[in-house]
Amino acid sequence: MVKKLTSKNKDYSKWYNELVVMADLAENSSVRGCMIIKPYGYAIWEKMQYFLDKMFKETGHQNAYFPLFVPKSLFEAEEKNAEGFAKECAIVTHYRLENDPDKIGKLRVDPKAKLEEELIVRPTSEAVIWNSYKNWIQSYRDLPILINQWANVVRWEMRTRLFLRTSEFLWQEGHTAHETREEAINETVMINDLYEKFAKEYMAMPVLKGIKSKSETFAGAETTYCIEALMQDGKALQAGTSHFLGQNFSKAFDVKFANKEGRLSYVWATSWGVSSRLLGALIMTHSDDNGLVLPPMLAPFQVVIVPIFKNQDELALISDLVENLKSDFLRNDISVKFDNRDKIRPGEKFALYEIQGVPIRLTLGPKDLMNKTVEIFRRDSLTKDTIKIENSVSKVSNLLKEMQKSMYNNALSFRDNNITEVDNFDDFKKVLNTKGGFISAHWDGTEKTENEIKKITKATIRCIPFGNQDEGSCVFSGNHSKQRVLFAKAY
RNA sequence: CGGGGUGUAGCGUAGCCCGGUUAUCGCGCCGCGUUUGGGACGCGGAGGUCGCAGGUUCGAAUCCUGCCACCCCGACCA
Repeated sequence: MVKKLTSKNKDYSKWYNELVVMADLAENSSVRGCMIIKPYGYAIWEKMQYFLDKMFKETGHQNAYFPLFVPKSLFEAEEKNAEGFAKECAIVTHYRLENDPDKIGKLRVDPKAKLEEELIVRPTSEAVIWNSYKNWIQSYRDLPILINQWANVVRWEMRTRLFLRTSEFLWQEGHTAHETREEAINETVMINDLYEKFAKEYMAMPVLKGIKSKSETFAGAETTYCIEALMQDGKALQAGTSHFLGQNFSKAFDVKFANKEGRLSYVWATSWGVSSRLLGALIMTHSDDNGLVLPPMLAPFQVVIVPIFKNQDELALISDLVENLKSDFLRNDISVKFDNRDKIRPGEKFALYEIQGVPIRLTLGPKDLMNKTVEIFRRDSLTKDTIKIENSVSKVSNLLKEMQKSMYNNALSFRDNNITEVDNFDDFKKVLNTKGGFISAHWDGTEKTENEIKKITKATIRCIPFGNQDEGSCVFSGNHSKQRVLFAKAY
């Protein structure tokens, strides 16, 4: 189990597992709270991007790109509606450097190069995008606008954590504009469902779906829909959000359209996003003490073939066989890596690919050449088997599907075993401190109670699930409660 | 920004309290050889502004002052 995502943990007992897992994925950069995503880690992100992007397009969205810099004045327009949002930003105040006359070889900011108006490095793109939409929308015929952007954003967080809360992160942000309230709400819900599907089918990660309490709702939104995942250490992680923005942004940016009756009306908006935090979620959902465990759908390569040989002649024989095998796999859409390096011994290769979480390893040596067999190893269960080479493609193909399913089912049963129903505050505290996980409890619906509970226990309402209609009395105040909500300590 | 902690080779560390040869050890790295079905072994080798700047001293990794960076816990958050 990977508990903490940090490449510089000094606690020696945890060091090995953590560093080893991080080693191929990412490291802290020298820029405050930023992360360097290494090729293998980025390959996983690219897979996520590919599948998400496909899903967005299948639901009628298009990609576009907007600028990194947001003039402060645009930001102020938004701020009226989104009070308190994203005040911790990086700000560009100057546009030139010069040689420092006092210190040879050093540079300093040219004081003459001060910008008239500061530029904010986007913490999110609502301001720039809505400023454009204003010019793009005149009539109901221009609607809906369904745009997604793949981008980086910067938030000057006080505390950062690799993958989960870096100063700069990669994400996609969707920004849509609609004719009616109903249509915008449908979009918000549809995207939240899409995120759930992505988490389940690609990441093999079960999530809870619901809406946020008022205090956890995005500052400019009427309603925030969310998916919440549970990590192996019992802490919750917000994995994605989809916001119904009402007319807040269209009013702030004065985006009106002529409707069918010829009257002017403000457009209805949504925004939604998931980020490179999903990489962290993936790691912390599935990894074990041997390293990463990747679901086949997202593994940069699904199969690695390790040859065992004593000399070049043996390697040549094996290579011939493997080349045929490889093209069979590729024809069946199975990605393969053949590691024929002779500088590293097989045992070390086994360990390395386990760290990288490659779903299936095939081992081919002299014994197998004689018997026409191959050893097959699956990463999630760490089990080995020997199969006939002629059956390997169909075996691997089936096994990949089975692993994807079983990884999800394992994560699901872990998650479900860590949702505890609680009916009094003593149990609430006890469960939180011993077992962790989600606590399903009644809540009176007030912000006051939510804050008190947070203060005492550090647990927050992660989501208000759909379809819980059992009434009861609040676990904290004893007042009437419409339904159970889910509390947890969160990242 | 508040509270606590840590900075010694690419990584992880010993030494610091009580100043004294050429700064310790492991991993990794380079070379040669033997190995190769679960992280190999032997021999040889390279690698250091002891976070930075001042100070005390015959002498500072070690003591003093200031600064910086990072980590953990809060506040903030995808």
